[in-house]
Amino acid sequence: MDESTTAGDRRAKGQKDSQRTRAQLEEAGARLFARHGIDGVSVDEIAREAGVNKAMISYHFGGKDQLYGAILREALEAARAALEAIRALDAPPAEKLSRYVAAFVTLQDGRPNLAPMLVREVLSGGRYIDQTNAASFLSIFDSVRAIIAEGVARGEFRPVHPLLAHLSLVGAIIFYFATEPFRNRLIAEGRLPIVPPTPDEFIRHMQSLALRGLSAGPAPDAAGDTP
Amino acid sequence: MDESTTAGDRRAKGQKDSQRTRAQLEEAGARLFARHGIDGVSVDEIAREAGVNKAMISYHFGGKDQLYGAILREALEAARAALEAIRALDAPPAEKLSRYVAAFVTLQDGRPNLAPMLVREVLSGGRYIDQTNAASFLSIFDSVRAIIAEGVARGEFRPVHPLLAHLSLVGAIIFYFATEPFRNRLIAEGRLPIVPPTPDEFIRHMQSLALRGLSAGPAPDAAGDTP
DNA sequence: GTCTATAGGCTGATAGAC
DNA sequence: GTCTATCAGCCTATAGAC
Repeated sequence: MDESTTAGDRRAKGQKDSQRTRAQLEEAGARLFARHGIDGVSVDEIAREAGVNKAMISYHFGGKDQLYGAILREALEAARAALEAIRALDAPPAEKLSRYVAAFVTLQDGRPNLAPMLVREVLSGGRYIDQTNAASFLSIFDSVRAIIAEGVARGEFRPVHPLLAHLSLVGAIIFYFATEPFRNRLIAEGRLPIVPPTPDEFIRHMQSLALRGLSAGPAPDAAGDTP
Repeated sequence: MDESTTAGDRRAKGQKDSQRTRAQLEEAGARLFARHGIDGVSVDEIAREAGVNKAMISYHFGGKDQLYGAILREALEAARAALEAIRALDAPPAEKLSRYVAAFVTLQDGRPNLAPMLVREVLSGGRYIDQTNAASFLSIFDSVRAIIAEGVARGEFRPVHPLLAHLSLVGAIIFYFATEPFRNRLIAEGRLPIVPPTPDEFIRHMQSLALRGLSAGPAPDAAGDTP
């Protein structure tokens, strides 16, 4: 066996060892934090999963909390950028809304750990939402609100509370992705006797739900006035 | 000071000390587990918050995990009962759906910790969803699915995947309640410059979103076919 | 930059007094 | 039933060798 080249072969070309170590810690950390929360993961687990010595967490990030903070900040920033791009599009509100919903799929494909981490953050009262990432976080909210406000102002959407519209759409989408692993487990175990929908089907469903639910016009004649 | 009656005065009438201790541990546990997750709370904190000695957790429940399990099981069972009652109503699907949505408010009023605990459970892949409570858990899902399937079969709802419809409605509702504390914090800090909606407003919003979004009939003419 | 060894604190559980 | 005292194990962080 040629042991002398093993370490070099494992390395991605053009990437320094330290960068590789950092990246592996971030990847393993994101996956574990999403699944178990920051309190449910030990630095030993992260290091083992990353294939790296645990002292590297303190060396490169300053500790477990700061590793978590770095992962969260970077993911939030990516989400902010993607969603603000949609908001800035020159298109009618209804199309922007559809694109906005679709953008979450792309985001989820690239960063499957963001949705669960965000949900955990919000559940914990935003323990790690501080000055450095509050702006990204609020911007996500602001992008939908702006689209909806524009649609309402143009008379294309019925007048809705922007926070309520935001919550019902983004809440459902984030919840869908955050709970995907558990759903798939139930389906695999045969306890949910149903054909698993693809993320794409879900997004189309959310798009039509949003457009039908928010568009101006008379409500369907049904029992909307339940006591 | 009349020390001889102090302990007796603190007791709820007709409730044994041991029942009181159990109830206080369950109350404090539910609140803390909802907020911080099972891994984010120590038995010392639970005992302190409950005003009870920490050895009582092992004595009455067998340990921290079993305290958590007992709290979760009991809350899930209450949710199951409330939602199955709606499902069994003799009413048109659209009205059942509205009542179903409204039932979550009642549930949330009585057990504000259920929604966050449920979300955390699902995020963790259902770590504590076992034989004893899986049935309650799945029944919650089954109740919506039955209502929607009935509406689709009657031609009152457009044909939708029952799981997608379930996720978009229940997901949004659970998410709304689970994130309420954080939202109120942001509003109180002035970082969300918006009038906080009441749970009632949210429910009315979800009812009309569900009815408009699911009812049979043509889609509004808008950009639903985004690439 | 990486690794080993270790310090020092906190965790959950329980034996035994009352 | 309740409380105090205590234990063994795990936790994060780091000093120091390489």
